[in-house]
Amino acid sequence: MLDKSHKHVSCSTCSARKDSIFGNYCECDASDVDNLKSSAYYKKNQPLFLEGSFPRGVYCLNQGKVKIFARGDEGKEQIIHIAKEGEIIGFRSMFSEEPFKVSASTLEECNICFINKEDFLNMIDTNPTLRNGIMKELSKELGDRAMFITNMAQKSVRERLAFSLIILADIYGDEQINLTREDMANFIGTATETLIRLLKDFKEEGILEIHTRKLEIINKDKLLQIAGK
Amino acid sequence: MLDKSHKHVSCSTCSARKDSIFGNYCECDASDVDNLKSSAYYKKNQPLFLEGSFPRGVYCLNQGKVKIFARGDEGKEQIIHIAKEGEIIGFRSMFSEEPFKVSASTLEECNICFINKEDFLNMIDTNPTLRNGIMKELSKELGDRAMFITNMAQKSVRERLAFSLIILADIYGDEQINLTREDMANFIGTATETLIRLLKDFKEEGILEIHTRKLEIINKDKLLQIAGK
DNA sequence: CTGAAAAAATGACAATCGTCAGTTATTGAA
DNA sequence: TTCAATAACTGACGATTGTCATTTTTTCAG
Repeated sequence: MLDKSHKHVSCSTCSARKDSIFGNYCECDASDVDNLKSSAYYKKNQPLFLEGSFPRGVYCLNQGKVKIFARGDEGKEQIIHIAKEGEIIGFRSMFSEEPFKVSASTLEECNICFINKEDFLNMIDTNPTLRNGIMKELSKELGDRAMFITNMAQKSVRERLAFSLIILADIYGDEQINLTREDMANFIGTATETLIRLLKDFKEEGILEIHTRKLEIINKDKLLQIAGK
Repeated sequence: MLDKSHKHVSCSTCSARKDSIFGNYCECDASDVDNLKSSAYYKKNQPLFLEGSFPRGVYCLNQGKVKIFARGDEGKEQIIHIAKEGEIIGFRSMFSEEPFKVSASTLEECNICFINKEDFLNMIDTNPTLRNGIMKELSKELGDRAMFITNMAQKSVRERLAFSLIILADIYGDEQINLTREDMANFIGTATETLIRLLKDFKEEGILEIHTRKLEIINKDKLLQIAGK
C-alpha cells in the first residue's frame, strides 16, 4: 500500500528516474525538475486525462501502472499501451495542438508527478538533449504502433494473446501480471469470454498458472512459439 | 505519363509544396531546400526503402502515391499509410536511431525528391519552426495510429472497408481510387477474397461503382453510416 | 463476518471470415 | 496482335470468434 498523503516525491531519490527520458537524456540536475513538478497519490481506476480534453501538462509515473486507451464507436475500450514506472505520459498531444486522442487511467495505486505545460515546453525548447530524447521516443512509438497494427490485422486471437502475455510479463517484471479479464481482453482486442477460454487452454497446455486475477507464466518459450517469431 | 528523365523538380514551382511540412512550417526560402535536394522519377512498384535498413535521408513526394507497410510473420503486407503528393516520407527512423520498422514502395509512377540525412537534420536543428512542425506531425500520427488500432480491433471487415474507402477517397481526391485488390485488402486487414466479395456487396447496395481496378464512390453517406460514426 | 456488487467462468449457438481450389478477365511485353 | 503472366473473381466449407444468457467465485464496504 502506497503512502496516500500527497507527499512530495523527489526526483533525486526517484527509483524510476533511471528508466525515464529525464534520467537518460536530461543533462540538467534532478533538482531543476524537482522544483517545477508536483506529486500526487492516485487510487486504482482514477483517470489522468480523457480523450477529447486538452493537455495541461505531462505526467511522470513514479510508482504503479497506467493504461492508455481509446474508445471505439460503441464505447468499448481499446488499450493502446500500458505504462510502467519511469514513463512520461501525455506529452504527445502537447505538440499536436489537438485534444487528446486517448485517455489515461491508473490500473492500480500510483504515485505520479505532474509538470506544467509551459514548464515542460520550456524545458524542451532550452534543452536539446531532452528534445532529441522526446523526438526519439515519438519515433520509436510510431514504429511500435506499426507493428501493433500488423499484429491486430494478421494474427489470430490465440497468437495475439501469446504475444501480449510476453509484453505484459515484461511490463510487470518481477510481479505477476495483474489485470482484470476485461482490461486484458481490451488490450488484446477480443471479447472477455474469448480471452477467458483461451487462458484456460493455455493453463491446460501448461503454459501458465492462474491465481485468480494474477497470471504466472510457466513456459515462455511456448508462448514465443505460439506468438510466431 | 510523367517525365521519365531525372529532371530537377524545383521547390518553388512544386504544386505539392503548399500541402507539405516545408510549405507550412519552413520559413526559409524554397531555394534553400532546392539546393540540397535531388529529384528522381520512380516507376510503379519501386521501393524507396525497406524494413530493417537504415535511413540515408528523407523523401518528399512531388507526384504520385506511396504505400508504407510492415510485413507480418508470414510475409503478408500490412499497409499502415498511403502517402500522397506533398508528404515527407522516412523521417521517423531518422530520430529513432533504429532501422526502419516499415517499408515504402510506389503505388504508381512518382516524382520524388530526396534530402540527405545530414542536411535534413541540420535543417531541423537550425529551424525551430520546421522542428515544431515535425514534432506536431509525429504526435498527430501517433493519435491517428491509436484510432487505426482501435478500428482494427473492434470493427468488422465490412465496417473497416467502409471506413477505409472514405480515407482512400480523401487520399485520391478528384481521381478514382486505384489500388490492386491485394493492396486494398492489405490496407483493410483482410483476405483478398473477402474484400472482393464485400466490394460486390457494396456495388449491389448502390454504394459504389466498380470500373475494373478503379472505384467510384456513389453514396458516401451510406459509407459513413456503415463505418459507424 | 456478511451480503451485495463486481468479476470470472461456462454453455450454446450463429455469423463472420479465412482458406483452398479453381475459373475468368485484364494487362503488358514481345 | 498475341500470349503468358498477373489480377480479379467465384464457390464450397469449416474454424474462429462474438453474442447472449446464466452460474459461480471473488472482492470489498459496512
